[in-house]
Amino acid sequence: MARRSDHSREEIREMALEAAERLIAEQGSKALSARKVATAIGYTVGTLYLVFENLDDLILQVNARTLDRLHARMLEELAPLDDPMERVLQLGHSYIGFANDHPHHWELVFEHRLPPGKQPPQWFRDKVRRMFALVERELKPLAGNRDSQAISRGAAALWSGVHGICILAIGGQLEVAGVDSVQSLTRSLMRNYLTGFRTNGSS
Amino acid sequence: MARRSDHSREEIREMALEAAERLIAEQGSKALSARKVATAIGYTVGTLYLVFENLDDLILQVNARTLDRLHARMLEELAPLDDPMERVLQLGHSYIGFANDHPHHWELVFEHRLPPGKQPPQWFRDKVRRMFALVERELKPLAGNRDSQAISRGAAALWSGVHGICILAIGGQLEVAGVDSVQSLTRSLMRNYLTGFRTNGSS
DNA sequence: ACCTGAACACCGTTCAAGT
DNA sequence: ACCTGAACACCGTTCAAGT
Repeated sequence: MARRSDHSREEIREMALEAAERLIAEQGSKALSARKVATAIGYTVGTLYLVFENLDDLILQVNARTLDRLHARMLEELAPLDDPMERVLQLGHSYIGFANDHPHHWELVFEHRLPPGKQPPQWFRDKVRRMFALVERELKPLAGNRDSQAISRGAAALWSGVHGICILAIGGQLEVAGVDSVQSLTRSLMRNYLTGFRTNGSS
Repeated sequence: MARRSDHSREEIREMALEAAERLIAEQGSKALSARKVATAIGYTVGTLYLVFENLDDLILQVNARTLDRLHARMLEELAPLDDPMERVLQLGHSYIGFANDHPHHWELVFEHRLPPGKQPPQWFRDKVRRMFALVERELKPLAGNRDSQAISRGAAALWSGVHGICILAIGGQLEVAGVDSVQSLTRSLMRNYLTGFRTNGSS
């Protein structure tokens, strides 16, 4: 058992988040519990409540780290590309790729619900917004003379579409639909949408 | 307390499902528990296990009823329309409308996860497939000379897109994105996608 | 000051025992 | 035969008590 002052609050926080991430990655979010996390880092469950407000708070912190990693991956895989269309398509592929590589973490970000009436804190909402802004930015060069509201809507539509594919794919509901490959579906969704976006707008 | 043979197995089943639906509708799926359902129908928790395999099974039955209602609503709202494009768009609006009217029930259908490795039973997958087939059928008149695989893919893309909008809207992540109205986003997604679908394909 | 350990009010699931 | 009630192994959260 850990004695007092073995670790700083910050160290305990980091240890707890890593333990939680391991549990989630290996067994899914249903296997996550305050008691398991505490045991995994050699502390009592009470100690977690000195560092986190409650379990929802801990999950929010885990989700923030997941969003950071997702954002970093999107930026990274975008970097080598020049063609505007290719760049937008790559955003979708990166998103799907991440969801596929880390399904449990990805699920938790979008399926975790705070108690009714509670909203995620602003710093968390900003991380979501940042990802959305990335789509908007890459969509702009394809948008011709469409105004910024149209671009926002286009980005939201694209993101929703890719997101929906991820969800249904993870839930196994797309095999039901007889679809061969998730990536080809993503490509089809984005390309067709963008064709319509450009056709119905700029000319 | 209920005495034995007060109700048939079928009656208990129906009472339990209704009680569960009420709990979910009013307080969300997190408030659902076997004990609460049992108490609500005047039986002991053990009794539920004579009628349902376990809590996952009870949830599956609730979800099946939700899918039936969603499907019925889509058919109903489709009936008065003639124009093929309007019909496809209506499917999206019905889907969003249902999710908006019954957010907790709708969420449970797509967020409930069976234990790792377990798949939903065939009869449940068929209910999902049936909804997908509806989209396929309505897409066909717009598909020109595209083959059935392209139509399947188109239906999957459309459904994914609308589904993603629902998820993000329910999670409150679309306000973050600065989108005015969910319905207009849906319309934009579907119209632009369909424009691309027809442009890139039939001609 | 830091952490524990026990308590409280819940869970899902099982099954011997009662009627 | 049908249902109960208690048990088991878990939960999240709190907080007096120990070091």
